[in-house]
Amino acid sequence: MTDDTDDADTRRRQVVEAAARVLAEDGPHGLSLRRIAAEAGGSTQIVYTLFGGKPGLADALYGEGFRRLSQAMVAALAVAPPPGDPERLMALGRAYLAFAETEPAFFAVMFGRAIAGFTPTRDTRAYGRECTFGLVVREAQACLDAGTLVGPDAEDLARICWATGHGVASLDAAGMLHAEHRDAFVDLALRTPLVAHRPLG
Amino acid sequence: MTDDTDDADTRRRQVVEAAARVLAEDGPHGLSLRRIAAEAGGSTQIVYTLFGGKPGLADALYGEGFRRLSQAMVAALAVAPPPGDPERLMALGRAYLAFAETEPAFFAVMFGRAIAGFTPTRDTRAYGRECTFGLVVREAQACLDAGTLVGPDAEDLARICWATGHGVASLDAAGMLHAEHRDAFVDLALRTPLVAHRPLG
DNA sequence: ACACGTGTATAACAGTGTTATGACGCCGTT
DNA sequence: AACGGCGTCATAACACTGTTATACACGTGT
Repeated sequence: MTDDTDDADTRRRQVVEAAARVLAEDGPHGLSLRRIAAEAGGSTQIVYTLFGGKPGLADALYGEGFRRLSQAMVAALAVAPPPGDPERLMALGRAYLAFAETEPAFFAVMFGRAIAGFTPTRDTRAYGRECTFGLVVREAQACLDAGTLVGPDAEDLARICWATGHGVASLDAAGMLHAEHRDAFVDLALRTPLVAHRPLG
Repeated sequence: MTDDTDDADTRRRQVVEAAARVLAEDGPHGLSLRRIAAEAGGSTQIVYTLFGGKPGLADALYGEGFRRLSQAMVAALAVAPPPGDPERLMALGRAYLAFAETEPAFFAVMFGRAIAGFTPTRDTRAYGRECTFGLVVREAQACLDAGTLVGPDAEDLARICWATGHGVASLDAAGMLHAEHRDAFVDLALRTPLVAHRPLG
């Protein structure tokens, strides 16, 4: 049998998952190469051979975060009303906020410069935008096509929805929100762009 | 004459300003105690005697960031239409975005976990929320009183406006926005909560 | 069988935050 | 005026970080 568990890509994935575990346990501050190496069962050198250094691993971790976020958003769409219903945009927003709350360390790495001296690669950023923001654009376009929303083009509408959800998530992660009825406020906030662009009558 | 330049508070301010210079020059990653000490003309020990360690200095820097942001927002209000005009909320949002763009390092410290292992104090967070979010609440209340906006209470309305502006600023800082006409989109986004809560007719 | 190349582990390096140590000055007391 | 005590400062050391150089083991092609 072709046992490809020694493949370079496979080992990369293993190290990324080990790093993700460390990240979830100890936060971005505890994400040291020695800790990761211990978790992955090797030496710190492995990070250099597989990723070229810590920034390379951070970039992979950054991409992994977007992969998981995208996965959560797709899962939310699977149990949402059919395309064209603005409730699908609400579902995406709620999934986004849930991810930010359950994976604060990933969220900080992706949007908060949590790993010292790391800036994501242009390509990885483009990938992250594609696999998350792309979902929002698609749903916004469907709503515009169905006439359930009116206004600017799908890209701008999606950007507004994204910014609204991201703003709530980011402020919440920063401990700045303090709304008495959090869930009710989240609904109110996420619905704001939809209210602003609802069809007349 | 009473030369109080040797006051502890004065020295604290000097060190904070030195740290702010280092932060602006080298970013959060370059913010080391030895670098700060050199900039302030002393030893690393000064940070421990004045702030109890790096987290203490980071907390002071965090507060300083909100002080500067609040100052920029107040300055924007000074040249805005009189209270009750929703354009004042637009002015606050634009000042917020301008701050995020001109002081990305401060913005990252305030909202992005950019200093490793630092979490702001409860009190400092409350201060930051007060001197920035408080301004938004006041203007939102004025608009509700004047009838130029209708909808939820001032706090929720202000939270929505804040989240929208912060979301745009944060996504932009993360290199995620990529709107072709940035200024036009910023206007469109900031206006969304106002459109959603405009009076009928 | 032998050279080569690749990946790994070890150890060393510069840098970080932190802490202990010792020296200095300043203030109040006697 | 001299003393003791307190606080502040600079220096040096500690454990830790990312990174790099070195040496070793393994697999492969000839």
